[in-house]
Amino acid sequence: MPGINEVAELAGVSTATVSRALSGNGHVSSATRQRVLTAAKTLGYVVSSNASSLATGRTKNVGVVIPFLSRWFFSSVIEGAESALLSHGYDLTLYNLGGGGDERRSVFEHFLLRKRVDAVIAISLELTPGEVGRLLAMNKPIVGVGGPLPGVRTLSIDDVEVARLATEHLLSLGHRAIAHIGGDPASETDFHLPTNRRVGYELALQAEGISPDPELFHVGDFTIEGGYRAAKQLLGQPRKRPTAVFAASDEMAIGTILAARDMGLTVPRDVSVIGIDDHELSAFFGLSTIAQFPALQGQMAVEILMEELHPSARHAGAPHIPLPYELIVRGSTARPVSR
Amino acid sequence: MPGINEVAELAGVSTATVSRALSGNGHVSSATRQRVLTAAKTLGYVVSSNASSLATGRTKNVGVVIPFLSRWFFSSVIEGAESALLSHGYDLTLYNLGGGGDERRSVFEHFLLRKRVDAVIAISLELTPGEVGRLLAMNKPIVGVGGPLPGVRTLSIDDVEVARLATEHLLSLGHRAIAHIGGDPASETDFHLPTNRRVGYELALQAEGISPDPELFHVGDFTIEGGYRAAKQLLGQPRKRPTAVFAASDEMAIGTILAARDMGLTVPRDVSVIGIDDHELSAFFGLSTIAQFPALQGQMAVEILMEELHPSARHAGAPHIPLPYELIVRGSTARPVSR
DNA sequence: GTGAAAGCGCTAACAG
DNA sequence: CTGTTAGCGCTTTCAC
Repeated sequence: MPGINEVAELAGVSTATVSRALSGNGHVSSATRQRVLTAAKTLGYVVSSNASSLATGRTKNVGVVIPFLSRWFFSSVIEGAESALLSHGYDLTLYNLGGGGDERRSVFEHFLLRKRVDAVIAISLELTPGEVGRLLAMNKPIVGVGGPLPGVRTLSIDDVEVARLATEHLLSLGHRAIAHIGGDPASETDFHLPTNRRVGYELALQAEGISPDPELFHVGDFTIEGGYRAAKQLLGQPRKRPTAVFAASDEMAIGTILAARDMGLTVPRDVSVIGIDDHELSAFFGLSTIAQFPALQGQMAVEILMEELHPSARHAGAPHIPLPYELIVRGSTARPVSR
Repeated sequence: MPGINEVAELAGVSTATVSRALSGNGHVSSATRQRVLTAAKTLGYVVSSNASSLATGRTKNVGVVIPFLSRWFFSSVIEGAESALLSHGYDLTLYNLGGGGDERRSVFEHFLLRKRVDAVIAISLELTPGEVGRLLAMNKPIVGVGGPLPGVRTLSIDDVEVARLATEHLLSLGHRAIAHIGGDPASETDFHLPTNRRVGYELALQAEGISPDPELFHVGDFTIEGGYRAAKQLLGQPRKRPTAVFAASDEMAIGTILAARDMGLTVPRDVSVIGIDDHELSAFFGLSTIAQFPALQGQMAVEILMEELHPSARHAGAPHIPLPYELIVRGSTARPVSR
């Protein structure tokens, strides 16, 4: 493997010039730059990122910490972040906390501090002040996706508003008995997402003078199966079967559609269903939903990081950036049929 | 941030001793080791991986290259690899080739060669001899998952056998008109996986004296939707509606179940369905399948890499290791009802 | 068992 | 515009 010396020798210049020519820092006459470039190419020279990092203090690598990986939403965020980073010449080092246990501690106290990453993107993770503090103390910018984090620039959708919008869609169609399948607030790690979505749902109902009925709420676990089970309960109630269901995620909404079918109910005739996410399966199931764009979220997180890493002019940047969302109406929602 | 000097000073030893004490290389009296350890702890010292890598030539980081991320199978493999790597003290740097275009070239010619990774795991990627050669020339071990790769230790299930087993299951139940939903051989990148599975299917049929009927084969694209569409075609044939469908992936099999339902057919009474993967949704749909264990695959890839990285004794290691699979019979397969 | 010192490969002043 | 020269922070012979 050729080093910078070989290139310098071949090009007939000093290593400093090679470094300048290749990195673009400092002036080099285009003639010599050309020579350096061809020399590097013929030798197949590639800089050693370690040596470079050691000398500059920058690694061109960012750590992404995430609670799960094998879930559409998360892997999509990563996908967006990864390609954005790649295009900026950065690497992405992945830390999946799924395993639970000591993993989280070891990642934060060890892996992330080894000067291997320039910055950290935390996805749907409520970092502790200690975790944030340590990272910031080492001068590593953090950007959070999924909720507000004190002292950290974050990106998130307004869960209350999103839920309200979904509920309003149902309301505007004429539904009054609207059930909600949400997450278990007891086990919420993700910035009270389940609670916020439930609040949005209730606000929308109240604005129409409807008081939320606790019997019209069931807990799912953000999976198709969880949604299926909750929907069975909801749709099986003899007295007050809802005419519509708002699920806090598309996966639960799909479970609801499947449950309805299994009970012989037709969607949307007998029951309307709406979710949140615009999951890859949602179009297939004709599910109305509020799209949030996970890949875009990953990409935006990277852009913000780049701003922090390369502060350009007076670019303060808001501490918290709201993420776009959009109501997508497909076939699973319609006016209720009067029975 | 404390450096090794501070620790040395606090412990009253030389930096060399600190290095030895912390890394476990070389002898240090347990008394001084103890002092070093506490000094390091009180200072909150963490080695700089760059400096360490530069000095040793090892990075404790492996690159994982993958064609997609937001697909259950792939993210599960990564999950398995990630946690195995973490437990060995290694980082995982992710390269997702999904974007297509120049990404692949830039990853192989640039990112992977910067001395940032010690080794590479290639998942479902048919590396070119050039790609393999460059990596090996830099002394970076590679392990491939998903198919054989000349000159590389690989891990993969025997697709022919897996498909044969699935088909035999159907056959043994008494089915004769067995359709197959496979991948498009024209666009196959993944080691002829679609072809191999089709071959296994045909071999099983032929062993029973049944000659494969091209009209009983349809192409899906490994998604639920693709399976759904293909199944509709298959199950809609007026003259020879199959009594069973073997789909080359669980996602397509699930699409088949949904298509059957939409056509008013009952699974398994009217049609039996089997897939391959044991996807996270398969249990929910009661799908019979051949499980392959993606997380385990990721984990095994890591173990092999560790062997290559830390050659212990006379451990040659087979060039190609078959992966385990297992028939899981659920409710989607049964004897055909004579009509 | 421990210390001194020479790098690992590159970058960033500082001169010129 | 380009060369010289210190390091960046750690590991690892080689002595003691």
